[in-house]
Amino acid sequence: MNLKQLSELLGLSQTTVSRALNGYPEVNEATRERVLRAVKETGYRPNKAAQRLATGKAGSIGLVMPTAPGHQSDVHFGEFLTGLGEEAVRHDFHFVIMPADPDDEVAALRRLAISGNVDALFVAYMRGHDPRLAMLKSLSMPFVVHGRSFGSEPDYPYLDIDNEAAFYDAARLLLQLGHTRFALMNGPAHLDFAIRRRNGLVAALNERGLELKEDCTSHTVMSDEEGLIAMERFLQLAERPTAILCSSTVLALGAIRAVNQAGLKLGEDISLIAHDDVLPLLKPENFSVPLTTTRSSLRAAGVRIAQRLIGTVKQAGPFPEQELWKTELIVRASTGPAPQS
Amino acid sequence: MNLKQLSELLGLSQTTVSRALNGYPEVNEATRERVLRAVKETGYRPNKAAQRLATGKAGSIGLVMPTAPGHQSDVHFGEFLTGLGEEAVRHDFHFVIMPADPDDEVAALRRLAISGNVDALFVAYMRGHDPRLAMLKSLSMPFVVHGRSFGSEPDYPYLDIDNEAAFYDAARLLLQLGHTRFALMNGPAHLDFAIRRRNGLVAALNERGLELKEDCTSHTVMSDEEGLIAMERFLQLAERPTAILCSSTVLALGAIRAVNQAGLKLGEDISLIAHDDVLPLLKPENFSVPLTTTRSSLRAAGVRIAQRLIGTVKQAGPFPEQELWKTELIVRASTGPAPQS
DNA sequence: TTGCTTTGTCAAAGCGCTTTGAAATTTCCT
DNA sequence: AGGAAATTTCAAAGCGCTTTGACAAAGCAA
Repeated sequence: MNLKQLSELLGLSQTTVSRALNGYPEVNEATRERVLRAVKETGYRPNKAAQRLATGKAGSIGLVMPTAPGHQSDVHFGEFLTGLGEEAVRHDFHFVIMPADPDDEVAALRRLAISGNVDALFVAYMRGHDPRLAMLKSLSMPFVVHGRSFGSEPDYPYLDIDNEAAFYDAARLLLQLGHTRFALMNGPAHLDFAIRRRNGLVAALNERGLELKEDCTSHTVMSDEEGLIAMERFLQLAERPTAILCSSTVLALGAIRAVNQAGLKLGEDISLIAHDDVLPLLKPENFSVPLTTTRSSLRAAGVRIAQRLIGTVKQAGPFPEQELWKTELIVRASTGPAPQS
Repeated sequence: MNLKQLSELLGLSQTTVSRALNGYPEVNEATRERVLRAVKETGYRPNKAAQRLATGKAGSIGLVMPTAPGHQSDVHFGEFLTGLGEEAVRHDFHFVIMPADPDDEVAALRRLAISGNVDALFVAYMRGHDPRLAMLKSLSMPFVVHGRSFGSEPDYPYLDIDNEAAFYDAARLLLQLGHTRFALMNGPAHLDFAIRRRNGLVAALNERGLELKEDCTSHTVMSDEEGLIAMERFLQLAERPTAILCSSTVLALGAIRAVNQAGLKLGEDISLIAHDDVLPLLKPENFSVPLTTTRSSLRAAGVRIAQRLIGTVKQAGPFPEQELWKTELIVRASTGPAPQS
């Protein structure tokens, strides 16, 4: 059933039917009623591809999903997507997800943009100096990035959390508890958030005349395995760190396994603060020793970004172009005074 | 840059350029070279919506993502999606994800199908008697379901794991270890896999003249919280079960927390077997007491389903219409002889 | 040379929708 | 009743692509 058939059935022109459906004023209410009834009876739905071709609007948000045979699936991605979805469903928007090799992200994003399949783009996993930014700006398609990038004016629409402040505050807490030997268990070194978190920690340390040692820093994919490995390495150091900052509860999961295996007590021998993206599976309060965290909901960020994106597409703006969310520092049992030794 | 502009630039007709691009034989090799070079220089990409309109093919797989404000994000969904993506990227396919309220799944699926945005559909979270099946069959669009449904001939394309055998075998193992008091911690009661797993367990028990008691059965969403709650309830029973079958490692996570809190020892006081979807975050060997599991990779299922779906769309078939994967029963430390009491 | 096939190219139709500009109809005022 | 204004409907163009059927050009045999 297409528009032509429907209009023939009704004895109206395609124009009138189309207008009746799209809420244009220049159509008799009685006629509109009739059309709407016919639509309900026949189950007619406009072909989206045709609609897209004619209007240029698709009702969809595009995003690139990093993937590869060896590439481990990322809970953070799923959680964020849930947030996007929660908002999208309210506006009858959908997503076009283009899976792409992480090395191919710029090209994949361009393909997606000029495919004509999407109205707006969402970009995550921002790098320190992200090559996608220049491309996005040149594209004349609405977009929002999650995170930020160094190296250019922040004149693009983003939503980010204040990573620097989060880790600065976390470090301050540990300093106040008397810790002096710090370690950082971070995400991949090229990612923007990792750089900022590191900066936050370093700033807090420097204020006290302390330094973050190279061998007390790990930059890895945020899996529990990597957390375990990194922590095992830290624990073997001559000057064992007593205060750990951890970029994800996922890393913390592995790290804590290592602490337990070494027969050490979390919150006594080792204090740990992790960043909590509020993953339903990894509630910090459910850890055997509840985790002190810096918290910011990834899902909430997804909802907000979808709001902005959809709002822009529907011209319902204006939305603030830049948003920087503060994180909460929530103290639980995984932090305690530095051990005397 | 569109086809018209490109062809004018080359002094060729749109026909020839289109044919050159799509590998048709009736175009001079020299001309094709020239076209390809121009494409590279101009960065021309065909508009997908137009392509879709003209060919009826979109190069995309549609799926419905269940979501709602209260709805907890599901790691299983993300893991499966990663599998789909891994295969899709090889064929330059993408996904159209329609978020929808779980109550609205039939309608959402229909909207997606007739939107003209997708070539094939994927459907998961099969119910015991799934209303979507009839609709899918009437749709004349390729689809594959993950799981199965009762109530009709299995004459539709599916990929499922042998849930019944998995839990039958798991129960047999526990029976051999002398257990007689069983409990089942299952997924939502209306879902097909939950029904089959229960059947498997019940069958094994019945062979020994045992029964699965009502108060030793829990059907819930598969979150760790629900696992905790269910296990707490089991532990308070007068006739405490000693053998637990658990439909997901996520549920097991909460269940084990409850066991620990009760001061009981996993693998001694309580034996537990969980179904393992091979989630990177919840490796059974990383549990404090490594988990005995029935294993089948969700991601691998995603890859396989994408293969079949894309193969069908590209007419590269024939693919087997029905696949039933066996699970592996892997014994670790969470199972042991029934305690003497 | 003529006639026939093969090769390379093109103009035009069509996919299903929206939107423009004009035509037909009704309503209102004098 | 006559004419202007407002309302309702329509035919046709266009979005960017593929594909059909036709047409030159070239190759070959007789």
